[in-house]
Amino acid sequence: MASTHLSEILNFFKALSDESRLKIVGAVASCERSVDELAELLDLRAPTVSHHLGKLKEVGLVKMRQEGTTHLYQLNSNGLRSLCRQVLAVDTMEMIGEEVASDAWERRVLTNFFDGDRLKEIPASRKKREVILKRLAGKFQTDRRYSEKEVNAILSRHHWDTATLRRELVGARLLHRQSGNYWREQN
Amino acid sequence: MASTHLSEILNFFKALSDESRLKIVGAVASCERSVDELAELLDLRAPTVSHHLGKLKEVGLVKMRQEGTTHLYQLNSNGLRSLCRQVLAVDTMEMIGEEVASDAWERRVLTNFFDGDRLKEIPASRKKREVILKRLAGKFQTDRRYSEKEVNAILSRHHWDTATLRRELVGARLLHRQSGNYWREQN
DNA sequence: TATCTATTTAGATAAAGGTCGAATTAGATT
DNA sequence: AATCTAATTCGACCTTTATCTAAATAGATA
Repeated sequence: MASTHLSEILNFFKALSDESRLKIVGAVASCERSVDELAELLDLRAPTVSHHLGKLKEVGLVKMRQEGTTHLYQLNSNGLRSLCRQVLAVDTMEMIGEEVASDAWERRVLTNFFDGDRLKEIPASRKKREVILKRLAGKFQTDRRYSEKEVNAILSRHHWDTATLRRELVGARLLHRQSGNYWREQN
Repeated sequence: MASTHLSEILNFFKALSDESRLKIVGAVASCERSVDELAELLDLRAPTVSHHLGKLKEVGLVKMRQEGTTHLYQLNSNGLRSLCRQVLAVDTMEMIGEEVASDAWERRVLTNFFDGDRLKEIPASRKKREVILKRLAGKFQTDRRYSEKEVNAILSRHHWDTATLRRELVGARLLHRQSGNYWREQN
């Protein structure tokens, strides 16, 4: 879902879509400023400014330099430039469009092959099969290991052919197996 | 407050800072789409999509073409390009920074010369005087006319020398006078 | 060590804004 | 005219998030 291009661009826009944050970016564009200075400049309390600076730092729009107890913030021009360039790129929006279309397609596959939690049949097409396998993999937690019996128990809730599903899940590297134990790695 | 550069740029970022809207922009980047298509593509209801398209149209990011009862939306590449270029411009952020600094300065002037609603003295400096005159002008509504007596009544709440203030307000074109009546134009 | 100042973290509150269902409008079709 | 479909408007709900105060942390100074 939260595809690479989309979420990266989105975070960039979210970071700059608040009046206070945009003002902060403007204020640190030409010279470095302390949190206190910024609070005075924007007529806000220090915790608020700190909060915003945290978000801006997260997306790499500002950089910080510490001097004693005061933190000097400054615009990261390179970050802004590279992010803007990426957005400006003609392809970027089209790529997002493709991601959206692909998400919609996967959703359609899921509704076609699932009836509630029940898998109507295992798709023959590899691409479609991968989609439903990904969904099934989501039924497993990432922080524990499962015995084969447990794996079968979970899969049987969705389809009778647990053996095939189990084999396919491992083949697609959505589930991993070692010495009779299965586990799912996050993402 | 809501200065030109800042609010324009801010609206642009606000428009693109929502996942659904960013997806919509991506979806209409390569071909035109109807509201229904977009709703299906994004797994949202039509009213929601319509709402988002309205916002995108407002900032000039998409254009619409009607065919029968269906509205075909498409990315306005020129709008995106020009907005991006503006953001990318080196000066833009620095300009916003100047606006912020100027706002802060005005705020300081106001707190220095006002004690609550009471004007301590009329500043000698033209720039500072303009700041407090702008504040005083805000005490008048834009949708009605005032007699000189009424103007004095309002001004006297803030300073004894209503005659000077009245004259200065007209001189600064913050209040207008014609045949004994005064009024304020919006903005 | 104790205190002071700058910043951050945590928790609470309130405003902003995304989403939906229901109702309305507008164009097309029978 | 009556109906049907696509889109928008409206009102309500609910999540997100910007802001604040109070408390905690960290570095500097006496």
